[in-house]
Amino acid sequence: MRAAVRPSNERLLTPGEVATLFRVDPKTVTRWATAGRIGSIRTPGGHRRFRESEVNSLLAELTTEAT
Amino acid sequence: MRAAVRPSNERLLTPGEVATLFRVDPKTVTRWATAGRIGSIRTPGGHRRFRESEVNSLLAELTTEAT
DNA sequence: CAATAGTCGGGTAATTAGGGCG
DNA sequence: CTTGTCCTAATTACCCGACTAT
Repeated sequence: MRAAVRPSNERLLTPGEVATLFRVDPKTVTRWATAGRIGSIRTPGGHRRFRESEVNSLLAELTTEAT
Repeated sequence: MRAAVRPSNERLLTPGEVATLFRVDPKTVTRWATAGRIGSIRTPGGHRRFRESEVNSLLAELTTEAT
């Protein structure tokens, strides 16, 4: 196996995409990252990207079904 | 373009929007969520979002027509 | 390299959460 | 028992100009 690097199979989402999932403003997603409520990966240019798996688990954990 | 986030395309509504649909105060909508009468999705900040489909179903279910 | 869309900042209104009372 | 209203604190939304990503 020559691909002993990190599994890039991880899809990254932009702040706008995460904002759509939570029905919030992209700016709000940025604040979550700043507050440490969600992990973020920054590009060399300073833009943020988020792990889809982390976003989905967070979304699932905060979801409550009607009884 | 990097769309194709998740065809889950679940439209979410804010407490204020749901309150407008039911002609009640947002506070009342919050109580419905707390009482488990309606499912809710909370943001990491603690605010709630509601599924439009679930709200519409609830509206239709509680609607009675004249015969 | 040029062009468009998205994001980054900072700052200020508007909305929401939570408890308690009528 | 359910809803509406008052209060404070917290979170979120929209404004701008400038930079990054594709």
